[in-house]
Amino acid sequence: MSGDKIYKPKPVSGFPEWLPEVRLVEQQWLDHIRRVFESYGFCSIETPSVEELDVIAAKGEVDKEIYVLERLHADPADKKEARLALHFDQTVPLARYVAQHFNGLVFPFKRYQMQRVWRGERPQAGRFREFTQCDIDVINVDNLPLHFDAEMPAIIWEVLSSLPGMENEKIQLRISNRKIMYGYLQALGINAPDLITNIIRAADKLEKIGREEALRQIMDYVKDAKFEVTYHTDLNKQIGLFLAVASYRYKNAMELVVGTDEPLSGLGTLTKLHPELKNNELFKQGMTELTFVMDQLSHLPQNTVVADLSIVRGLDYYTGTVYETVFVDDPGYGSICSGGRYDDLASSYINKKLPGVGISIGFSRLFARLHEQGKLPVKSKSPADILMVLPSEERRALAAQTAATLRKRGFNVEMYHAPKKTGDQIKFADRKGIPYVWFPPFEDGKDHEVKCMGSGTQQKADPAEWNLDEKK
RNA sequence: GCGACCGUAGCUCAGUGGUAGAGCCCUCGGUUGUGGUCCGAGUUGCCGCGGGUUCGAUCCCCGUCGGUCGCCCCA
Repeated sequence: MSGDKIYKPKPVSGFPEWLPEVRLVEQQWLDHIRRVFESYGFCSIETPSVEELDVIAAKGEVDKEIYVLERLHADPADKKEARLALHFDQTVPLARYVAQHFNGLVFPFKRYQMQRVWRGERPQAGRFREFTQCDIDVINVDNLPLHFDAEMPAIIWEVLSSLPGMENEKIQLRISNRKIMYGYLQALGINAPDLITNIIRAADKLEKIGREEALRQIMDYVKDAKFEVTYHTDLNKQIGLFLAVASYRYKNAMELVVGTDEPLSGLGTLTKLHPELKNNELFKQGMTELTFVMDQLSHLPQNTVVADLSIVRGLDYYTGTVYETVFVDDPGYGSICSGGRYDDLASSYINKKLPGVGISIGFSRLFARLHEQGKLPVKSKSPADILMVLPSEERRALAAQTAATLRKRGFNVEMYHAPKKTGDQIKFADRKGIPYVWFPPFEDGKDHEVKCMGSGTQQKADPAEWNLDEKK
């Protein structure tokens, strides 16, 4: 061993890992999230880390960020093996899962899924290449009631606002409906997919780059591109109007429709200036759906859920409601929870119409931020409640027996490993953050004692009856 | 994938053209069965890697790899 060159360990960027004390909080978070999801009746599923590349690629896009799996000795000419890829999200695997197990599921199918996903991106603050997402989705056959679109953010609000350490974080769920923007563009006669994509991208960046810059980027694109149709000359005015309306965050359905004190706000402004929107089905649907969802969420605290028409989301499969969630004081950190409604995600895998709506907590992004800012309630380096002191080798059996008694009563008990000085054993408990140290009798006929590390007090105790009681 | 900046102890960082330091952490000690504080002592580095300039490079130059940030995209 010695003399050999050692491989100096270093972290792989974008693949986070934690020390035990942080991992303990992470587990606490995951448990908490799971409990809330289950309290709404969502059941758990887990899908493999890999899918066939064709399954993942069925929805197009994202191609270059997908990690492909291959054996070191794989023969590139061998076409017999299906190409496998690490899943990029949990929505596509869900679609495959539902299609595959269609006959074994009860609909509406409500499931949660908390797994790692992989994306070959450039790591940055809050952006990882391997990270955990906590998804909930509801999928139904043919038709999915709109109530579910409102239930998603309500559940998420309940989860996020009650995570240990999140109590004082100001977060905001922003909701929109893609049909509104699509309908508007449709009414304007904008059909070119490239242009639509471009407008969506600019709108999505509205908060970061501002209205003028967003409009400039769109018009630059229009100027450069050679469209077969000629768009009207006041295109910039029309798009500018939409960007204006999309620049506000509407606290409730009423504001969304009639507008705020600001000029050029509210959907009413759009319909007033564009009477033809009244005949656009898509626009009307979007408007109805979004106002309905906002109405359903009116019981949540002010400003925690807002309508924001600039939210459109990158993923192509969303067709209606879309969600995004940010830290109010640092929206640039990125969304910590996003999702939306999709009409028929599974159509590539089954000849049925399976609409769904879902939302995903960017667990790693959220957790990493709280960790970075020292806001996690990090306490113990050990799950043990009690450290069992080992008085001497002769008394090891007694200590073990005492530990067993306490474990049977539900406590986590770690045995100290050697009959060292009690000072060393207590110090060990202190360093690991174990709250109680148990002293079995050092001599026959003496009592058991427990020391509380927090207060420093030590008392006689009976392993068959002792309780954490008021402490904790 | 593109651009900018940066690589010195486990961590946070000083430093100089003559082969390196601080703080934290860690280990040991300050006597008998009791931690935290305090005091004392100690360990730790191919100064990312390869090449070049130079009598001599951790320092200057080139390359490379890695990291951070921005763009793209997104949880």
